Amino acid sequence: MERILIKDILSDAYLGKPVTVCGWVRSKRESKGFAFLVLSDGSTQETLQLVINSGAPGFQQLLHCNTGAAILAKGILKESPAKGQKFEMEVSELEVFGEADPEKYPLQKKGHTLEFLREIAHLRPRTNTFGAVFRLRNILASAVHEFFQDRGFVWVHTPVITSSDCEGAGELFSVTSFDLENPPGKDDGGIDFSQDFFGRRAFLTVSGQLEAEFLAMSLGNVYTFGPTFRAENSNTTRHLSEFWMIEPEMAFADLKDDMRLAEDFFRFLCRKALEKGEKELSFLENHYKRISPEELRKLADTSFVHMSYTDAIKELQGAKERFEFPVEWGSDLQSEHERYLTDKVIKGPVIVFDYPKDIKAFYMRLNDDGRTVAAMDMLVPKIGEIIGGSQREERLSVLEERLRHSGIPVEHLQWYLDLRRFGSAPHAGFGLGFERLVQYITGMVNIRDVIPCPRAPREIGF
RNA sequence: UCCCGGGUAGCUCAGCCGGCAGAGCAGGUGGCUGUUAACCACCCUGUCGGGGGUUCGAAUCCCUCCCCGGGAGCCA
Repeated sequence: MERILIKDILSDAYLGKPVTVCGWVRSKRESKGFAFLVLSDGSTQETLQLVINSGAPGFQQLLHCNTGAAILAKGILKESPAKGQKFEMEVSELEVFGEADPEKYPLQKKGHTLEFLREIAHLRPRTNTFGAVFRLRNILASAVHEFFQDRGFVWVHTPVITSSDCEGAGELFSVTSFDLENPPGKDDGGIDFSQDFFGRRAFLTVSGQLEAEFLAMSLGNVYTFGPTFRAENSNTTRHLSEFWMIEPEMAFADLKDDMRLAEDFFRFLCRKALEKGEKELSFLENHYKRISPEELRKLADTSFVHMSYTDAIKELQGAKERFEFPVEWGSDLQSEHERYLTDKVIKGPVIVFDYPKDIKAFYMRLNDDGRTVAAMDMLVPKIGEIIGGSQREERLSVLEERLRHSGIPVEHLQWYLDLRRFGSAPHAGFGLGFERLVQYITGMVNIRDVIPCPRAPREIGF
């Protein structure tokens, strides 16, 4: 089919020439002697206006061209005499591939709420909003690879099915081939997992970090970019049960290198969104007023504030704001605290580092003060934590001590400890929740609106 | 999981101190020679989330379950 994409057709190159376009009808406006169709094909935020005069051969087909119908149109691209669009197409032929019964098609030429569109996830990408979001998602995914590939990072593929249940990163989904109605039992009444597919319990991964570490300790700089699963019963606008995570890991790197990488990475992504998704960003800004291209430009151009956890606590304790949760050294920052720092104090993203060891994971490197670890979180306005990272504990004895303290059984972690037994070296990395990034850059309020098929408690319909 | 707020036409919502179920949009029909979520006229649309209770009478009051949204916790 020799069709031209709408993103390509809207230029002088095709002016006055015969062209063929395909797409879905957004709206139809009929008068006595002519009609207008607004066509979208997903290639761009923009639509193409089709003009059909009653004398044109395709005019009878208009009957079938309701909102949602998939059509092919042939005609001449012209400059539009009216305001609102530079180009339009004068149609000679119309072919209808698939009609959309206006009595039944849920998307009509009126505004729909995001909540309603969530119930028709298979049709919502046809809307302006979701077209913009999913094109931006693609721009960002591509930019992730561009950033790391340009810096010589190796994209590694860590397993989706894993046996490690001890990362402390949340509840896990079990993977089994048992008949759940009748699993093999043990004498003590439990389930005998030695008879299961893998010979022991298996789960969907909650993080590729541990595996990324051994790849970094051989390939140097690596990153993962893949699906991640958490079985937490989280019902919020910023959690998914299935999401995509990006986890770079660098050998011979410390926390400072890690923070620098995180910041460069985030600013690069903002820049790419602006470069390649300008129309999408403007559309979202106009309709939702959440984040503006100017704000993203500012993010891309200015260095982020870095603040130690201890300083952050001091800042919060000096605040006039009354917090629901107490602020004291040693306890984790609550959402309200993070929001105060990003929205009120810094008015932008901030990287908080050197957290108390007791509120962070076992693998984070113990600082010389003995009470903090080389961890960092990047917090952004409205969303909160978007990146979490650390320098990893590379000293065997210290790591073993922290494992003992945390009560995590070590028998399945020997391979992880081996990395400290043989050629250990300082290394660091972080995790970025891809949907939170897309959420931040698009300004979508609910994370379920930045992934085509959201997975969340009780939500698996599409 | 907890705390709030909701569930009434295809969509968004009003009606809620009990008394005939409504509006806007969408959709249909007709009109209109340049429309922009067109405009004008007319028309259609209901398991008032499910179940139980109080009452002469329940969308409205009570109980219960389900679902949705926002916030919190957990986190990315």
